[in-house]
Amino acid sequence: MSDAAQGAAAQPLKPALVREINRALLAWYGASARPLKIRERSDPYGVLVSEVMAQQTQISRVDQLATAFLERFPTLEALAEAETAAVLVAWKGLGYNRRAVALQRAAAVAVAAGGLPSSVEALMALPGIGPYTARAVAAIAFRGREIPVDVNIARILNRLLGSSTPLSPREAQARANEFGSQLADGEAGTWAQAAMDLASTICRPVAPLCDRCPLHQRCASAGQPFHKEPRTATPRTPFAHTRRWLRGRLLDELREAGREGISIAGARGVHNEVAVAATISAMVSEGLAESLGGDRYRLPHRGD
DNA sequence: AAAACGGGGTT
DNA sequence: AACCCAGTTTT
Repeated sequence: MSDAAQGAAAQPLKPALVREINRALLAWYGASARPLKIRERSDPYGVLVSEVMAQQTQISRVDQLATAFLERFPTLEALAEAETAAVLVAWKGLGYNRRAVALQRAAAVAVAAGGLPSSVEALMALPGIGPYTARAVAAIAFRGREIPVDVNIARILNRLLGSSTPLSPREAQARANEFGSQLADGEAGTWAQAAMDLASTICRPVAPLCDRCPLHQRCASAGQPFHKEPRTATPRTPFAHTRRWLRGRLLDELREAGREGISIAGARGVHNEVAVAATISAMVSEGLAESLGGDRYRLPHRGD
């Protein structure tokens, strides 16, 4: 396969330049880190919980809700042994509820194996843990060397390197690891959190504050006129007409009902009984609910 | 490759 | 009212 056909891989940055960028970023972080409570924990379980919560979820909300969750389920074992119903109740407000089910299953698998694994590969084999979360846990909790690439770090890389087209996930991981390879042992997690703070406060998606950026002098995009791509307005169906709305509504009913469960008879908003039945059925297959027979359902419980 | 999956904060 | 978010799984 020729480079031309595949798209030539950009050449790596000089190690000396990489180290200089690392130094500037970590120095900035030392002075400007966001104060997040979740950073008070660096144990594998605590990191796992907050990183799963952080998937597609604003970190400020994770920071507010993670503490209560970790008090309710203080250890990997406690989470593994808990009623799934209790986990889903504690997950309220976080969305993407399948994450909660997957997280508990991951905990059960890990407990059976004697604890959370430390390698990216083994972490990724756990349910609900993909390329980002595996590297985040490995880097922050186990001194892993690979940089977890999320939307923030991808944006920093694209701007810093001046990519004409956005880096593919594979390319972005490779370029991120160039920085990881020039860090001292155990610093990859700090680097990632520094980059994410920079991306959040300075290298923002819109209106970046390049004049305050510690990487300004090394950035291919600094000073470039920034303008957001005009978004084509897509006609949106009313949210209450969507399946997501119905799922959220049913899950809230289930949370409220407790062990007794609910009857799914009747419509929910614009969704008729057939739609409700189909949706609750999907939720059962995803581990978000269980049947009590007839038209009654509840959150998943172990016993009667 | 594209769709599904939440819900709340920001602009 | 859009847009965005410390992504992953399923189709």
